[in-house]
Amino acid sequence: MTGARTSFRAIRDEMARRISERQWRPGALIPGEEALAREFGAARATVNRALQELARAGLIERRRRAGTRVALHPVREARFVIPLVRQEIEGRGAAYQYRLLSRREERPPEIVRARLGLGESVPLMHVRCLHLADRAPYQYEDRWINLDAVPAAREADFAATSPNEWLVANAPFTEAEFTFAAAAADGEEGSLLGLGEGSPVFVAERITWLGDLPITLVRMVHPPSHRMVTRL
Amino acid sequence: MTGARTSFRAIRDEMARRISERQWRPGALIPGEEALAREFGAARATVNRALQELARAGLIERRRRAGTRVALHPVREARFVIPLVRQEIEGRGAAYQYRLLSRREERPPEIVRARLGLGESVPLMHVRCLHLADRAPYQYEDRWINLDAVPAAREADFAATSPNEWLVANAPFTEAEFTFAAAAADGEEGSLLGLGEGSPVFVAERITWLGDLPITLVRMVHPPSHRMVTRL
DNA sequence: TGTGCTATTATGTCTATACAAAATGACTTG
DNA sequence: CAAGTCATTTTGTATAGACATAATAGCACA
Repeated sequence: MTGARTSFRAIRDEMARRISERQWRPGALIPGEEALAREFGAARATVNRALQELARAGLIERRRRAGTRVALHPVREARFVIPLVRQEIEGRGAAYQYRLLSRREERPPEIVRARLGLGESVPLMHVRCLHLADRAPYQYEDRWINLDAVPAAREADFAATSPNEWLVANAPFTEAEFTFAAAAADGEEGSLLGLGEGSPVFVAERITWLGDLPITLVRMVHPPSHRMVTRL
Repeated sequence: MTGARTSFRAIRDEMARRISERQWRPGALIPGEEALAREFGAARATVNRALQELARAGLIERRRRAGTRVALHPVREARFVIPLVRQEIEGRGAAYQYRLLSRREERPPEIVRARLGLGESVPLMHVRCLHLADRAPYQYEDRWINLDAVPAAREADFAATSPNEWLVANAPFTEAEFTFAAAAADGEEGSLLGLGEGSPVFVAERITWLGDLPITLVRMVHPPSHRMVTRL
């Protein structure tokens, strides 16, 4: 056997099977860790690890003293990876190109300040650029960078490296919020993406923080042919 | 201190801090588990747990014998929960209403068959319905159900229970694929959602399988005010 | 010179034991 | 009867020690 005195994986999978086959039904209490350890012939710690993974996946809910029960509405969650635009494009076998449109230290509109939770006096850098796949516009990027958090951005050469890549390499973050929505392209977005004004566009927004400190707010606009796909 | 002989959380956070503050730089090898355990005054198992969490989060990469290094491109992934429409609406404090528009056993268009990977002869149920939040259209749902996989759907009362909820309770799945995109509303979608034809709409599509067996394909159309938000 | 074996090393996992923390329910007390 | 207290139960986490496994580097040999 491969290492298997008994693997926590095997135990986890067996328990997942019991749940998916309704041997353990939604809402029901399942045996305690001790009992399971005895049943599987493993240490309690091993069973605990298996149970923790199932709990993290949302299949079960655990509470001290109350025990473990099968989740009533298996709160499933899907994951999607956060790619670099360039990798995303090259991953599709297309040629990547990048064009810097503008880059300026600038007073942000109120709404940007508000979303970043910053005061009036904080200096921000505004960068606009375009990512192309096989010479066709793929994504229009409109970004604000908090220069208090990332002062080095003043010296960054965004003509050579897209702010996306530069920030990944130079400004780590610990928190992020993503928003996805459909919108009508405004005139500028439309013409940059080769669409008419009012065309539907797919908009992804991302705000990142390092601890409490806001790093950057970016709005990424895609033509409607864009699809975000993910598997469970 | 709370329980802290030394918590794996504290160790994890301290190591995350070192990474985000570039004390440990991207690509660099960090000390081995033994050394860290000595440094933090903890058991190796505890350090191991902390490291495993960081690895799962994508901050570090670990390989046997080769050691642990800080990830070059922190390939992060975000998670989003898959809610029931009803919960989604009620969670916002709005009143949920549901309207069945049509429900028929029907020959699907070629594209539906293809996406589900089904042959010509497989019987499918086509259900169309509308979900409302505070009496305003919130989501138009257009669904195909594989009756070979879920024969009970023939008898389901979709006037009383939305297919969404009915399936969650009656048709478990193991695999799912999600697609998100922006599109222009066609005439029918537009009028159902109270929008003009050609308005931008946010479209989410989901296909689910139980093992290899396709269960259902659903297209969920939202007005452009809809936002899908998730945090890392 | 290259190829395959082998020792070494770092991570991966398991066990047994112990104590911590949360939640419950029974019990005590005003 | 209400409110607070405490014992009990179940999960949560830490520890030391052991063995497993992957990957590398170096050595031996053809």
